[in-house]
Amino acid sequence: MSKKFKIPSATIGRLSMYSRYLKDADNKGIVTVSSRNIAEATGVTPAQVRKDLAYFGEFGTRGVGYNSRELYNYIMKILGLDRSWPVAVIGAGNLGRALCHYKGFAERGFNICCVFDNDPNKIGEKFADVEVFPMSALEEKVKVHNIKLGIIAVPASSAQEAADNMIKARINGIINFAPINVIVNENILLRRVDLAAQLEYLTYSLEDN
Amino acid sequence: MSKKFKIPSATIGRLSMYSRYLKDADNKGIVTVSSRNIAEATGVTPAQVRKDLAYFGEFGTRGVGYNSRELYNYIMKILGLDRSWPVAVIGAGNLGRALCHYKGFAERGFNICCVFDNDPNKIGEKFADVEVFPMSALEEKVKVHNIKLGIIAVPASSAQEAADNMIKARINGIINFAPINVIVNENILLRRVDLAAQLEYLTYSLEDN
DNA sequence: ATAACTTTGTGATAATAATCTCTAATTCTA
DNA sequence: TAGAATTAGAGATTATTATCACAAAGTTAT
Ligand SMILES: NC(=O)c1ccc[n+]([C@@H]2O[C@H](COP(=O)([O-])OP(=O)(O)OC[C@H]3O[C@@H](n4cnc5c(N)ncnc54)[C@H](O)[C@@H]3O)[C@@H](O)[C@H]2O)c1
Ligand SMILES: NC(=O)c1ccc[n+]([C@@H]2O[C@H](COP(=O)([O-])OP(=O)(O)OC[C@H]3O[C@@H](n4cnc5c(N)ncnc54)[C@H](O)[C@@H]3O)[C@@H](O)[C@H]2O)c1
Repeated sequence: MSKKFKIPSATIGRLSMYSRYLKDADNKGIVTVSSRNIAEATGVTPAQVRKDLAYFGEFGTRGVGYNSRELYNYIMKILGLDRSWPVAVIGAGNLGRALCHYKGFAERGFNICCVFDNDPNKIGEKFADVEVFPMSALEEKVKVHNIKLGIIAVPASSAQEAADNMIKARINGIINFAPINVIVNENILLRRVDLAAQLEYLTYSLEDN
Repeated sequence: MSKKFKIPSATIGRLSMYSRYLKDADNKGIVTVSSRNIAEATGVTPAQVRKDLAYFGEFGTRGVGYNSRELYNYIMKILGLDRSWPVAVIGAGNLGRALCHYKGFAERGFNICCVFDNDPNKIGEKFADVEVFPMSALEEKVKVHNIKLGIIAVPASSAQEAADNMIKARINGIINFAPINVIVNENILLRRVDLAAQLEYLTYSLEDN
C-alpha cells in the first residue's frame, strides 16, 4: 500500500511502545510526561522519542513535556487504533489457538473474529469465543465483518496458498508466522514474524562472544 | 554480550532465511545456487545476499555460485546452530503451550526442555512432552540441562520478575513476548517480540494510504 | 522582573545499512 | 583456443536512521 511519507518502520514500532507507557502513566494519574520519562520507560533515547513524534507534528510544550492522555490519543490515532479492526486467522493449530485466546489484542483494538482451517475435524471448534470455519467461508466472512487484516498460522507449505486465499477475499494486510517468503502483489501489506530467527540472533551472539 | 564485529542484526535475520532455502534446495537435489536464486527465494536483492555472506568469508565460486549444502552448513555454523540449544519457557499459558507444541524449533536445533509457572494448578501438566515445573525448580533445571536461552511468556506485569529469575539462574539470552520494556544488565541478550506492534504497522499503513 | 532551570523541536552531523558498479574468476560455446 | 556469458567479491556511492547540540519557549524561585 502506498505509504504516507517515508516514516521509518522502526518509528512505528516505537510509537506502539510509547503509547502503552502513556496509557499506563495516565491510568496512574500522571498528567504530564517528558521525552525523558518516555525514553526511560521504553528503553530508547529522549532525542529518539522527540524525533519520532516530530514526524507527525508538535504535541508537547517546551519546558513542560507532553500531556499523557492527549499524546496517547494522538499516537493511537496515528496508528489507526482509534477504531476496532476485525482480524482473520488462517490455521486453527497451536498458534492459531494461542492468538484467539490472547486478551491483549482487544486492548489495542484488534478483534479476532474468525479462524479458518482446511481440516474438516477442526470446523466448528471454538477457541475462546472464536469459531473455526472452513476455508470456503473466508470470502463471505471477510465481506460481512469488513475484515482487512489476516494472520497466517498454517505450515510453511501452505502459507502461499493461505495468502492467496486471503487476498482473493480482499484482505490487504497480512502477518505471516510461517518461516517462508510469501510473495504478494505490491499493493498488499505483508509482515513476516519469524520466531526461530529471533532465537537465532541470540545463538549467533552467544556463539563466540 | 559482546558482539563480534558490528554485523547488522538484519543480516543475521536474513542468514536465517537463506539457510532455510538452502536446506530446501539441497533436499531437492539442487547442488549449486547463485546469489540470484537465493535472493529470489527470500525476497531480497542478489547484492544483499553477497554482502551478507561477505561479512563472514568467501563461500562461492565466481561464474558458478554456491554449493547448497556447504553454504547451508557454513551459515548454520555462523548462527551457532551446529549444535542443540536447550530452551526454557517461563509461563505455561496460551503462548507457552503453543511454543512447546511447535515442531519447527527442533529443526533449527532448539529444544524446549522445560516450562515454568507460578500457578500451582499448572505444575505437573505436560505440553507435548514438555513438563511444567514450579519457578523454584528453575535454577536447578538450568544447571542440569545447561540452558542458556529463555522465553518470557508471562503477562507484562510479571515479565521483569521472570527475566530477573532467569538471569539469576544464569540464562543469558532472552526472548520477551510481553508487551513491556524489560530492563537487563548489558551482558544479557534480550530481544522483544511484539506481535501487536506488527499488526499496528499494518493499521498505520492502511490508515490513510 | 530577572535569573536559573527545564524541556521541546529541529537543523546538522554521524553512524549504519543498502545499492550500485566494476573487476576477476570460471564455465560454456563454437 | 577465443570469445561470450555467468557470477562472486568488494570498493564506492547513496540512502536511511539515529544522535548531537542548541535555540526557543516555558516554568520556578527570589
Ligand atoms: N506454534 C508456535 O509456537 C510457532 C512458532 C513459530 C512459528 N510458527 C509457525 O506458525 C505456523 C503454525 O504453527 P502451528 O504450530 O500452529 O501449526 P499446527 O500444525 O499446529 O497448525 C496448523 C493448522 O493449519 C491448518 N492448515 C494446514 N494447511 C492449511 C491450508 N492450506 N488452509 C487452511 N488451513 C490449513 C492445519 O489443519 C492446522 O490446523 C507454522 O508455519 C509454524 O512454522 C508456530
Ligand atoms: N497468546 C498470544 O497469542 C500472545 C500474543 C502476543 C503477546 N503475548 C504475550 O505473551 C505473554 C503470555 O501470553 P499468554 O496468552 O500465554 O498469557 P496467559 O495468561 O495465558 O499465560 C500466562 C502464564 O504465566 C503465568 N505466570 C504469571 N505470572 C508468573 C510469574 N511471575 N512467574 C511464572 N509464571 C507466571 C500464569 O500462571 C500463566 O500460566 C503475555 O505477556 C502476552 O502479552 C501473547
